[in-house]
Amino acid sequence: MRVSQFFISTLKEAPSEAELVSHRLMLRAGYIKKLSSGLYTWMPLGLRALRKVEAVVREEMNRSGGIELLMPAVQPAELWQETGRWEVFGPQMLKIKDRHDNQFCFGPTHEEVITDIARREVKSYRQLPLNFYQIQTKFRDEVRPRFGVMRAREFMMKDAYSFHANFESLEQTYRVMYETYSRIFTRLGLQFRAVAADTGAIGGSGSHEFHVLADSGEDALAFCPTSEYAANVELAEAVAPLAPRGEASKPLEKVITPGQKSIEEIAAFMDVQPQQVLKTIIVVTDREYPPAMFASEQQKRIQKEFYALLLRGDHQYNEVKIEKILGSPFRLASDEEIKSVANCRPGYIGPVELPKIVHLLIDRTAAAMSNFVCGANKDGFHYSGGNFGRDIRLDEANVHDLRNVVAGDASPDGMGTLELCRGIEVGHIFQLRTKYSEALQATYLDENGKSQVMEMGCYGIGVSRIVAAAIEQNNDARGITLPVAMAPFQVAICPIGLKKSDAVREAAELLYAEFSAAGIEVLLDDRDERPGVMFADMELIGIPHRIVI
RNA sequence: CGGGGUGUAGCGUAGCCUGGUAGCGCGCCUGCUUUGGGAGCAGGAUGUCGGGAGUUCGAAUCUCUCCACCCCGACCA
Repeated sequence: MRVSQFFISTLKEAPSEAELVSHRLMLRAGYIKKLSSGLYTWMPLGLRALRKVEAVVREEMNRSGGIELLMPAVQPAELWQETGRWEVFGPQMLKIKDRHDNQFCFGPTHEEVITDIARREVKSYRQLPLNFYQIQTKFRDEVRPRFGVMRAREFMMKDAYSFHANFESLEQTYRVMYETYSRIFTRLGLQFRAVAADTGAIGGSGSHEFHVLADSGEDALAFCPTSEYAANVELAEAVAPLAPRGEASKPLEKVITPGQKSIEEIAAFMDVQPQQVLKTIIVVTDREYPPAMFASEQQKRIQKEFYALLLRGDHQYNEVKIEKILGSPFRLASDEEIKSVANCRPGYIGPVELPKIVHLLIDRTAAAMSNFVCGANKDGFHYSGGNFGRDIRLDEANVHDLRNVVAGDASPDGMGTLELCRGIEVGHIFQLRTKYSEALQATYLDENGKSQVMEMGCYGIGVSRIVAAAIEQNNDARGITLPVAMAPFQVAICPIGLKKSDAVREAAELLYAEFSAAGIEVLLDDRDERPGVMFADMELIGIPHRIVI
């Protein structure tokens, strides 16, 4: 390609809207152009990088038995109503109406459509297993789009869906996809890590995420350097401490602690470590009562349930884990609600003599604490010498894993201690089992002529996100330094004094022709610019090799 | 959605406090010179100062309101 016949649009200064290095560089290099929040045009250079990622993904998917198809981006509401996800997906789904007033959505994912294909096409176990995939635009109305194409509302995704006659077959394809994903990210030159993950809104059982490692990543990952264990912090288990709870050696004493509200403040005031302070957080579930299936609109009542989370002072609660324990979403109690159940302001809440309507949920590590400091449910007062059993009822049924793991925690596999790092989620694989095939009645006839529900898996890769994540990992002071596999061109030819010297022009043209003939993607800078301009541009846009004539 | 912030030419910004209808750098156009690290000189074009309303003789500047965008949080694959 000749620059004169291509389109390069670089900026010396990054638009002020961009904070993240990959976002700034993608804008400066003219890879992308913003249309609106979370909506981006892929400019010619960026599109070439995007297509490189697509090509690697496609090649490896095909090699692993994937079969490519292309489903509509727009999907009818009826299909989503069959699985109940029309309501469940919520405001993240962009809903639209056609001229006949029929409801559609712009697909955020394609389980419904592909399962509809499978139930119509697959009749016999002889046709299974199948693994369909597509590379296509998705739309999710993100609460907060950010970092350019890293978290966009419209983005490019590779989504694959597999169908099986039994769980063993699903497990096998799942393993194949795990290997395939590892190969894809390796080929793309990314530093990545696969971790056990929560299944989120997609549902199902087993699940792994693939993360590109980056300090700016939105996910926290826990891994054990001395074993294979790795998990998203959302999921990583905080195991119970081995040491038994200490003796209740100190008496329970009420202490005046005016103005000491945070854990740090109270620890400093009492001259103890935050680890010796018990943190109490009141949360609320707003469950519908009676359950929706028995209730008419008028009958519905919201029933509030209060829970007190007891954690060691230096630990953070884990929302995903708690939601699983409670079986429903929850929120932090308001100051008024706290006043109503604990009779104090936040900062002074404690489990001693807390009214029975507040259910205690005790973290495993907190349950092993003794002689701790905690709130006294009276503004300006704490207790010291708090102890479970003696001062606070401790029912083993209320002890759970409530917290995020921290660096230094024991690995759940018992083979070392955990470390933390951050990552950008670029791939996610799930064992869906029969969640969708059952709802949509995707069945086949087995060897005995008996109708069976198909087992399913699904496997996603954020194709457009990979480009941003790769740049986040591959950049220097001068610009983008993508690996050859992803760079928009492999070689740049920069002739100096192109219009002045026949020798320079001929040499440039000869090399350009030879590279092109050899199938190497070459960019000839025939703008007759000064060398500094050419060098700066080529370095910014990330061409890995350069020949200067 | 809660909190914070920003909107002035394609990009980066000054001017706003203290009202007198816009300035700078880069980029862009023309010409000449220049050609191994974002050139020099000369000339030139580009602004509904985010939108609307108000105050005022007069608003980029003050007031109200709406909108867009960014950051943090909540949420999310």
